[in-house]
Amino acid sequence: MQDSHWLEWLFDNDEKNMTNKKKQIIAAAIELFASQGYAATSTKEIAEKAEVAEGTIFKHFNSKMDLMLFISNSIIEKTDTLFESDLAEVFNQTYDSLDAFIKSLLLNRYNMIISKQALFKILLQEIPFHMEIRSAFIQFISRQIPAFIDCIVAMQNKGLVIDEDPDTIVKLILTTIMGFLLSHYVIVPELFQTQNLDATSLETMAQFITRGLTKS
Amino acid sequence: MQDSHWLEWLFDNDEKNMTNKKKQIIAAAIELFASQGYAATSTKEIAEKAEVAEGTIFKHFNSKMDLMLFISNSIIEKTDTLFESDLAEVFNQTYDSLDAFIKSLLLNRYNMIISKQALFKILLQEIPFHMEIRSAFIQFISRQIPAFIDCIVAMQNKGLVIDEDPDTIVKLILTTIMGFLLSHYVIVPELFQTQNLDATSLETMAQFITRGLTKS
Amino acid sequence: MQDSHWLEWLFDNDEKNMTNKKKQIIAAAIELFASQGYAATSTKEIAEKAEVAEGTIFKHFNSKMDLMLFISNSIIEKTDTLFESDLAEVFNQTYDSLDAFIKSLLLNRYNMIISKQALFKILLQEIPFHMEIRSAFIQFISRQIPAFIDCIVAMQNKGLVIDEDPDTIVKLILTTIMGFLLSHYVIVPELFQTQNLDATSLETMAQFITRGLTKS
Amino acid sequence: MQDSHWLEWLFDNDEKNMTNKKKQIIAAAIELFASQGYAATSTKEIAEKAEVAEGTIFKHFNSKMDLMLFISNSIIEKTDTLFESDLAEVFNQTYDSLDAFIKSLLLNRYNMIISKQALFKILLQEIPFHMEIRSAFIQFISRQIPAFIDCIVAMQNKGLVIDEDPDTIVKLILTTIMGFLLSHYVIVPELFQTQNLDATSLETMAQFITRGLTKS
DNA sequence: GATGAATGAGGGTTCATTCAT
DNA sequence: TATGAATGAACCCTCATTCAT
Repeated sequence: MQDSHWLEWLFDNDEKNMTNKKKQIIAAAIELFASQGYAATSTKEIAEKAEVAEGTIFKHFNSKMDLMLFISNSIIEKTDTLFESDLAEVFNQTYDSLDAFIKSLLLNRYNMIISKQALFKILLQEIPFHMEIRSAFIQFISRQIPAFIDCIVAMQNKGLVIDEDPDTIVKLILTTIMGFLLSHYVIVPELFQTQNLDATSLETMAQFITRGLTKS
Repeated sequence: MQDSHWLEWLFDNDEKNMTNKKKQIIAAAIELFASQGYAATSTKEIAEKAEVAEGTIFKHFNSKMDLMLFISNSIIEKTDTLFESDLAEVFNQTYDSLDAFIKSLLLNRYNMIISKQALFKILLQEIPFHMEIRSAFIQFISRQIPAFIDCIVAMQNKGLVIDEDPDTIVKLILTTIMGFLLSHYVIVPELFQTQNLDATSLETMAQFITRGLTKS
Repeated sequence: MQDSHWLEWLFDNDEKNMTNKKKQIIAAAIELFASQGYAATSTKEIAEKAEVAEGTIFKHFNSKMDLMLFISNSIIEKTDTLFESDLAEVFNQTYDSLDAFIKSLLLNRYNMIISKQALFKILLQEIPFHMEIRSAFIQFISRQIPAFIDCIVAMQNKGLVIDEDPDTIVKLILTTIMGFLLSHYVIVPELFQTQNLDATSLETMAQFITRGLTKS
Repeated sequence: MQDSHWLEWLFDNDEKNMTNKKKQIIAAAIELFASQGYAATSTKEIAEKAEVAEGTIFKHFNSKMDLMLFISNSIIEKTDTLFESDLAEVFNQTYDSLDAFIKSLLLNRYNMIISKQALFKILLQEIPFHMEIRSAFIQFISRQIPAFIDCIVAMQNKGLVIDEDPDTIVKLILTTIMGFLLSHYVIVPELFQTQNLDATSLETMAQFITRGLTKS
């Protein structure tokens, strides 16, 4: 296992004093969980990919599931932090157009998302099967929604957004973006040439959402 | 396992002379694959739920994977047939408004989809892990797209739809609908009170898509 | 594993329709548990000695501990039945001498006990470690004691036995016999040439107990 | 692990310069071996209970078995010393009654035995499984028997004891006492209210043995 | 067609032990 | 001396699959 760019992103500061072996295990697990799924990945495989003895995994994580939860919680926590700090500024700006809002929302995190594909693939793949992950994810979503709603309401007051229930609007935005990501990165990446997914493609999607929420 | 309404829907006419035991196996497998995933479901569990001996499963299907493929292919084939016959009429109508088009697309199949949740849950959950299922799914999508595109082009000619690349527009529609379904039924059903998901909710979504694709 | 004379003794009538493999497993487990102890015996060893696949053990017994409990409960149950039927007649006789009583008690079961050494070795070895076995054993003892006490009281009334608390007397007899058996068969068989343990040796022990309980 | 009264008793003088950690390990091992048995106790458990790193155990003892042998040999050696010095005086007295002899034998060591329960529990539990411990134990017994026999013969000459083979008599005494101890402290402590086991109870047992060996 | 006893490879996890620090 | 990260064999148990009945 060579350098995994996720690790540096996923664990910063205090956690960086993790053992090398522990890092190798996490990196190997992420790769394997992403490509085969949690249930179809054996701890032996993880150990081999991590170039580590099988027992070592269990010195660092009490169980295979613990390893999975450590990874998924790390992803959620990190994303949470990013959203809170970085998107705060997006929300706090009072946008003059919905277009600008959606674009900053999408483009801001675009590179982050596609470079951490494996991470989100794991999350979205395993959420349906593990209640613990699912509830952590739901909490994360629930935590972000209020600021989101405030922003929508502000734009509704300016007449920039349709007079729909703000909660419905937020969910409309989120499910649309999730559908976009899931289709491209999890379900059928072959159907969309991912490499072409450049600014143009995102631009189109932003305009689609914008129009969908603008009073005609 | 008592009567599973899927079976009658999934297998009609010629295949209806399936053994009772075989039906029981399929019904049990569908329930278990949907709730736990393929990899986390054992043949022993399937046999128990189906009230059948373990060996019986392998008299009807050569392997556990064969059973999975039989189920997923059946789902795809049936959906294919439905789309081809039933949606043909939708496409062939020359719509006077995009709104009408989207609504007939969504509402037409709405009840079918939510009553067969388990079936689509399996499909979407397992697609990332099994190339065979994934390519069958991609072929299915590819087969339906041309008629879809024709329809979009027709409406573009009438000035009812924005002048985007028709292929892009189709994918925009599909990913949006998929995001909606995945969020509600697969990823985080707890976040959306599924019971409320009535005509109103779908209406909102249809209008959102419609606006998103209409020239302003 | 060839003929194990225990099995025929341990399981009669209705249970004799046990699978051959199941019998082989039990026989192998008895031999190994007796010689190495439960904790130091692996299921792999049992499978090898029983000439059976390891998985077969778990088709017949849910766990290694289940196998142990099945064996220990069988031993206790069988011994229980024997005591109840066969010793009933001993107790019901109104003995004219304590000597005759003790002798019939000891000699009656002598051959049974030494030919089933392995069985009792297991029981006594594992009792300290497993509460479930211990409480089954205690129940067994408790069930037999009343008849025992009646017998002692009857002899006390005839002036054949010292006027000690009958319960104390019974325990004195039992612990003495247990000490005899444990020393010879479990703890240090090397110290006592077991083969010499013939009628003479038992006769001596019977007289020892008899004198110990007779009014002088 | 705080002060364990065994250690001071088990190791005196020269060995008292043992490391604290070593003492902690021994104390923890004794407790765990006594309650769970050698085979069912892991070095990890010992390390945790001793509040010591796993590696430390192996700095002091080459293997888990070495630790067990160190403990069991210490018990045997210490008991040996005690018997030799302290019981010598018992044997050397020429008793005028068997009663006095048995009582001094039993009561002399009574408190020692019950306060070191755990120690003897380990010994007796593990003897059946480890030849090395068993032969050390047999040597210990063999070493003490001659003085014992002398004493019995002396009393036989005075007509205080029955004219049985002295070796048989000694074994009768030993197995009876062992049966008493094993029943009360190892096999089924629940059956005997151990707390009641006061002077009265021992007195009864002493009289039982005395009568059993006295000419009537 | 249906059974369920039997298989043995492989599952996750614990084990006693080593060794660089 | 003491540590605890690391090991890999062995642990108990489950797996998908076979086959005689």
